[in-house]
Amino acid sequence: MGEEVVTKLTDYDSNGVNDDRLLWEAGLPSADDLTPLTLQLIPSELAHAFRISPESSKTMNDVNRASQNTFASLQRWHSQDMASMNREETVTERDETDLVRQGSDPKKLRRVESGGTDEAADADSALCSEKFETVKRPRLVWTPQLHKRFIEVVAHLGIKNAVPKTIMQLMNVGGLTRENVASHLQKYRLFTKRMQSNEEPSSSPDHLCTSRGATPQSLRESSESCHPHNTNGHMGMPTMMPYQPQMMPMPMMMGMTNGGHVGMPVGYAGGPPAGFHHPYNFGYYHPVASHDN
DNA sequence: TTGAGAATAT
DNA sequence: TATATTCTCA
Repeated sequence: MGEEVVTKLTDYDSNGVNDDRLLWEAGLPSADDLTPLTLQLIPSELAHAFRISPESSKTMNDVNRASQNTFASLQRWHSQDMASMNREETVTERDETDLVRQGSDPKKLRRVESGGTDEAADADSALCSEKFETVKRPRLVWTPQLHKRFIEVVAHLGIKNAVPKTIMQLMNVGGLTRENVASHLQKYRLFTKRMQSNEEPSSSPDHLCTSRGATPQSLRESSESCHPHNTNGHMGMPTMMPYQPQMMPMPMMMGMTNGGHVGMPVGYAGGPPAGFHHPYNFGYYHPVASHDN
């Protein structure tokens, strides 16, 4: 879903307006199917009855002019947007063209946003400065795919080595910042801590590895100890695999059983806990309840 | 100086 | 509640 949008936007960037129009017009009703704009929609009697001030009838010139205005404003909007994006890329000096979002290094961005006296910032055009101050970076949404990737990398590294920078590098997702990962990792740790506190003290590592209630402890043990097929401490997960997070309709995600988890660490034999399968269950997964029942 | 992690803000 | 930002400390 998201990928589709990105693809279209990319096409939009590279193909120019003419192709855009093809894109925009695809699937739209033909001119014959539409009521001509030159036609007055409300009969004068009706307009009079409802005290609607009659609109002056439109000529083809009016219609064309309106159409051109619309295109012009769209193009203006588009070029401003592109300028803004280019500006961010320049400032961050990072290749984030394959973004999940238009992210950037928060520290560098902050410096400019706070109206710093940096020479480069001063040299910017008023338009760029204004745009840059007002445009707020969209927040990253941790899609199930992205989170799955995160979980895979954390599991791969083991909790000891799972630090934001390393996770970010192994996830290999364009535009993902260390801050994004750190924030998510923080949430993840809180989640795992909560799970641990709910966990029965007598739980053995084996239990942790095989049961549906696999806990973060199994991740702590990391890939080395818990993976039956794992002889070298690796989980067979391709590292540094270029990853394009994709939005997936939730019903599809819900229908995803273990078989649907390509690349899920083998340590999750029997399937990762519900909270890992459907990650945005950080707040909904209750391991104790699942054990009891 | 940098990065991790916690605390706090949005 | 999710994510971003800021702060502290190693």
